[in-house]
Order: sequence, then structure tokens, then C-alpha cells
Amino acid sequence: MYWSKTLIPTLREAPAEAEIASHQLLLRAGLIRKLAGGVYTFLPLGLRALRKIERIIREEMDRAGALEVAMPALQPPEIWEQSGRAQTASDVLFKVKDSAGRQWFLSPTAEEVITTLAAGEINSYRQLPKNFYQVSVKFRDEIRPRFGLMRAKEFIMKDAYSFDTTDAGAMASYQKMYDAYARIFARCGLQSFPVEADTGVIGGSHSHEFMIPAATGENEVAYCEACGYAANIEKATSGVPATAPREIGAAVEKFATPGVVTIEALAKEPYKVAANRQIKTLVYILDSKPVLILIRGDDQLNETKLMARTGATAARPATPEEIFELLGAHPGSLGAVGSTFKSGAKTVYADERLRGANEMTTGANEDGFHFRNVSIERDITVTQWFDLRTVNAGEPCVKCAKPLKIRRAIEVGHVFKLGTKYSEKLNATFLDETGARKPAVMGCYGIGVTRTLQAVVEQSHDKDGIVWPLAVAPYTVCITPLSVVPGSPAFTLAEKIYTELTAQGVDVILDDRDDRPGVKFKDSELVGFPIRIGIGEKSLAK
RNA sequence: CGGAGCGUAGCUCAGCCUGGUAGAGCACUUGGUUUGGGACCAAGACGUCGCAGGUUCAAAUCCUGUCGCUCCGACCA
Repeated sequence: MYWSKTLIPTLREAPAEAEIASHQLLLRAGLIRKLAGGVYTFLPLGLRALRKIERIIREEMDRAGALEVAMPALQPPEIWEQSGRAQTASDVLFKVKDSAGRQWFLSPTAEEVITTLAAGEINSYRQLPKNFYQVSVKFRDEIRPRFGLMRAKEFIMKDAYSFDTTDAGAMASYQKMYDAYARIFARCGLQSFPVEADTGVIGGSHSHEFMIPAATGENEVAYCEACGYAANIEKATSGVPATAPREIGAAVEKFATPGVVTIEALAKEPYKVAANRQIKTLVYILDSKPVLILIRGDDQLNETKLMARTGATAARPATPEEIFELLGAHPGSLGAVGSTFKSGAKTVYADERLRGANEMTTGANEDGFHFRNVSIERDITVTQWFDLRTVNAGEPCVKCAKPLKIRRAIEVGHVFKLGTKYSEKLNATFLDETGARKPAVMGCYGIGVTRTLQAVVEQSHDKDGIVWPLAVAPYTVCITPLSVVPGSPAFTLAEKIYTELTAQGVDVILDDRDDRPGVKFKDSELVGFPIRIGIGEKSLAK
């Protein structure tokens, strides 16, 4: 390609709309342009890099035995009703109506479609296992699109779905995808690492996310350098010891704490109750049912864990008004000692770290009062114990007890073992060797292709611009003749090299613009071609 | 949706507080000079000052509403 024939609208300054390096560079190097918030046009250069990533993905998916298909972006709501996700995923679904007034969903993912296909076409264990994939535009009504391609309303995703006869088979399919993902990101020039993950609204039992370390990432990951344990902070656990029991103390005693509504205030004079000797009482509404949650004063509730442990599909903190209605006190004075909701039985979930804790202090459900000498097992009726806390850096690794570290990362891929959740609801069953009808055991696997593109830029850039890894560079070689006069020695040689490299299948761009050398050098470095061949009189003379 | 900020030329921004003929740099067009690290000279083109309403003799500027964009939070590939 000759530079003057394509469109590479480089910008000298970063547009004000872009905050992070990769977003600024994608705009400045002329790879993408925004049409609306979270909606982008790919220019020729951006599309070339995207296609290279897609090609790597296809090669590795094919190598792993997956079959490429193309499913509709326009999907009938009925199958979403059938899977139950019309409700659970409602927030992210784009809903459109046709001229007859019939409603459609724009595909945010395709479990329902592929499972419907499998229900119709797969009848025998002899046809399994199968793994189908596609690379296509997905739509999600993101509440807040962010950072260019990082979180967009419309984006390109590779999604794959495996069907197996047994759980062990499904695990093997899962492992194949896991391995393929590691290869895909490595081939894209990315340093990625897999972490244990929560399964969220997709559902399922077993899941890993592939992360790219980046300060601008939207995820936090806890990891252990000693043994390799790594998990999304939403999922991570640590080996923190339970709260140390003390001598069995006196009976529960109420004492006045006028104006004290925070853990910190209670930890100070004159009360001096250390945060780790306090029980924090939170009120949450889980699927419209109120529950009390007990967490140690120095810990933070992990809402993802709360939803995962309780199976709730929606969780939110109760409002101060709801709390007063339920408990008769305001936040800051709440407790679970003998308390009941005014309507119905109370449900109390307590964090494992509080097991056996005594001589604790907690709110008295009366504004301005707390209880001391509380023994959680003696004085509080705990409905169920769960691991509900968020791990902190420095805590001992669950596997090897070495200190955990925490860092931010970009999620570029996610693999799930789904089990039979979708196959049962959508009747994707088969007959086994004995003639018994069984639901297929499924897995699903996603890669954010456009996000991966931006992750490459985020991970690989310098002060002058993008530094493309060889495998995904829009052009591998940029030839920069300093004279573009036809017939001049520099331009003649440039065209000769261009012809030879192109004939060998190398992606080459020749900067034939009649601009000063500095401009051409700066532009080539901004775009970040792996190799530049500069040809001028000085180099020719040598 | 809650909190914060911003909408003036293709891009970066000034002007707004204190109302009175809409500006700069870069980019663009033409001519000339220049040519190994974002050149220079001259001439030129480019604006419903996001939109709507109000106040005023007069609004980019003041007031109200509205739309859009960005950041923090809830959501995720």
C-alpha cells in the first residue's frame, strides 16, 4: 500500500475525549474514530490490525477442533425467555422492534441460539463432542461505555460453545479452550495470565478469565508470586485466620455511643474498640428479600461473593429508609443481636472470619447504642456462614501462605464450564449408548477481539506512539523514501524494495507523501510499524 | 441512575467572571522557498459559539431547560 492512497489521519494532539494512552493512540494513529459514545468506526489501519488478531484466533480455534459458524445478531426474545435470561440479562439487552411491532434482541452473546441449534441437530452421543465458534459484532447496553474500545456498546467478540456427553468430556473441552486462549494471547504479543473467576449472569460452575496486566484495567486480581495462585478479586480467597476467641467474657452489655455511626469513630477515644473486634452489620436486598450481613469491622463485603454464595440474581444495599423500617435504627447502630425484621423472619449471613468470635462489639439496633461482649455463636442466630469478605494485599495465599499481591488488569478472555443449565432449558439433549436421553454438558468461551486490540496498544507503546508486536501490526514494514520524486535514486530503490517484499507476502506500506522527513518519521513512529526502512541520499551514499 | 467536569473552525484551546463586529496554534487550499527528525514566507477558505427558550437596545458571555461528551461508582468480552 502507498501511504497517499490509503487513509491514515494522524493527529498531532490527543483528542480531549481520550483519557488513557491506548485510547489516545488509537485515535491519534488514525485507527478508529468515534461515531457516538461506545460506538466506533474502524479505519483501514485499525481494521488491518483487527483482522490480524481475528486470524490468529481463527487459526487457534480451528486447531483446537472448533467449528466456525455465523449466528444471527437479531434474536427472537422467546429463546431468551426460555433460558431465563430475558430477565437476568435484561439490563444489557438492546431491544428493537420491527415494523410489525415484534420485538427482537440484538445479540450480546449466543448461548440461546447455539443451544437451540444443538437441540435440533444433535441427537446422538455419536455426534459429540462438538465446539462451535463465531467472530461477530455483539451489542451490550453498557451503562457506561469507557476508554474507547475497552468497554463499548457495540464490539467484536469471538464466542465459542462446546457440547459434551459427560462432565469429564466438558472439562477436556474447557481445557482445550484454556490452552488455545493462552496461545492466542501469546501470539498477539500479549503477556496474559489466567485467573479464577466468578461466573456472573452467564452461570456455570467453573471459570477462568484471561487478564492483561495494566494500571488502567477495570479488574483487580489477587495473585501469589510463589505458587502461581491468581483470582479475580471478586472470587479470591486468602488464608487469613479466623478472629481469635478470647476468654469467655461477661454477658452482653449495652452502652451509650452518642453520635457514633462509623467503625472508625468507635475505634477512637473514648471507646477504643479495635476495628477487628467489631461486627459490621449490613442490610442488603437480595432478589427483593432483605437480609442482614455480618462482616468483621476491618473487612469489606464482596458483593459478587454474596450473590454467588446465595444464588441471588440481584443484590443492592438497602436504603436508610428501608433499614429503619426493618430494624428500627439507622446505619451505624445496626446489629443482629436478638434483632428481628419487623416483617417476617430474619435472615443473617455471616462471614467465615467471624466464626467463633467473642467479646465483639456491634450496634444495638437503637440509635446511639452499641453492645459489647457479644459472642457471635452465643448471642446471634446466624442463618448461614459464607466466605463474603474481600481479600487484601499481604494476606497469606490460600495455597502456600506466602503474601498475596493485588494488581489491576484488563479482561480479554473468559472461559466457563456451563454444565447443563442451557441444554436443559432449551432441550439440547442426546441419546447415550444405553438409549437414555441426557442433556449435553456445555462450556462457553469468549474473547473480546476489539478489546484485545486496545489491550495490545495499552501494553505495548512508548512516548512516540504504538509499538506493534510483529504478528498484529497493520503493516510489518514501512518504507520511508526521503525523496518521492519519480526516478530519483531513493524513490526508485524504495519502489524496488516494496515490490520485492510485497511479492514475498510481506505487508508493506510505502510512505510516498511529499512531506518533510521529520513528519514522516514521526508519523511512522506514532503508528508504530515494527520495521522502518529509511532511504535517503546519505544512506544510499553509504 | 448517583456524583463531578466539559461542549467556541477538522484537532488542541483562548474569549465568558465584568454583555457591544468571533480569535490563536496546528491541519486544509494556492503560489514560492525549503528537504535526514512534526519548516518558512505570502495569499486564502473554514463557525447556526451543542440545541431550545428567556432577560436585554444588544447574548459565545447572564438565566432556565434540554441534548451530547468525558471521568468516578453500579455492569462486562
